Amino acid sequence: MSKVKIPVIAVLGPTASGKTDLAIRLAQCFGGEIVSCDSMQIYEGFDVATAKPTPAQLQLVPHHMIGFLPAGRSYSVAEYVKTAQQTISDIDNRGKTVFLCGGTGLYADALLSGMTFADSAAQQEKTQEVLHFLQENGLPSLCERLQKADSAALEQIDRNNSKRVVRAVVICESTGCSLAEYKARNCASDSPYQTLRLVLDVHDRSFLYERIDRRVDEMSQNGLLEEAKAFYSSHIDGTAAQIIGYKELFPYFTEEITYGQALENLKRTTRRYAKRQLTWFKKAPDACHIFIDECDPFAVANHICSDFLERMKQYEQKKA
RNA sequence: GCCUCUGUAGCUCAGUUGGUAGAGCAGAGGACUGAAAAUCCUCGUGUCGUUGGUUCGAUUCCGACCGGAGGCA
Repeated sequence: MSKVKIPVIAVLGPTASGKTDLAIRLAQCFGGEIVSCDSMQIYEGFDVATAKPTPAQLQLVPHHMIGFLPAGRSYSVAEYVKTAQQTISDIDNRGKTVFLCGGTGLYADALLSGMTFADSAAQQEKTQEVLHFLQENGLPSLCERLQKADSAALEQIDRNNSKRVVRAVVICESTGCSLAEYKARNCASDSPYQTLRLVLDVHDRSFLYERIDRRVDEMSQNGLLEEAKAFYSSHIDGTAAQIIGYKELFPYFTEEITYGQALENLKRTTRRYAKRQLTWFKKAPDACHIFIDECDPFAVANHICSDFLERMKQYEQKKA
């Protein structure tokens, strides 16, 4: 059978919008498997704070890329895309429908748009060196260094954003090409998949915020505190140290604030995160926005998915 | 009851030697190509408690009144 592009249905959206439930129900309906697209659920443990699917939910539908990485390891988009691509091919080979589910916009876009990332140990080494340089000399000096390597790059990026400046220097100096060239080269002209993006959205922001507040309270009842304590004493750093849910409780452990205040802070941090996600998904190309405060998300999504998969089938038959 | 302090942005407070005001936090909007639950950028009109008086002009000075805090009885 001559294979056209693999169809991928992505369930995206901000935290606490109901992605997990929706993806599971859709996957059950359409004989699918779920690939997680979440930069924190990839880790072992942290089950409560990262709102992983429960063991019961995991039994309903096969899930991939959840809880497979040791807690202390750092991770990156490049690694994610590589593994996810492989996982998607496997699912497709088994004749199942691929569902992507998660809220990490960068991961989703990189994967679905077909961004390519060269394997490069040299870049990793360079990154260490540049980070060290930054620590020793400060951001302005690093900007000067970028100015020499690629003056146009300094104009393009936010020079107050140290992460961006570091990356730009690494790219320019290790690949020898400009930032603009590098980006153009990594950007695929065409997506490797037939994608359907379902973005869970809200018209009334407070609807989402109330769900966030409720979820934080639920987390608190389901063992967030114990998880946070364990995390606090483990001194884990790397990507996982960024998880929202633990660091907000640290001031409570050191008796600077009450538990109630810590929970309020956690809710606020989560709301801000949700806002950033909403901003990201606003620009998602060809996305179907499903407003969870104004409809039954499953009913709407189910309809859209049926149409999509039907079209894919016809398209394949025509090709064959 | 008397005395002192205090009332300015959603909150905490600056400030104007009289020319209608600004920080932090909260909030809002945005960016995002190898840390992304990260990181970064932009955004401040509010009866300056109410009401009289002095003044060309009062949020600023004076009086009264109404809140709040403290002290003396």
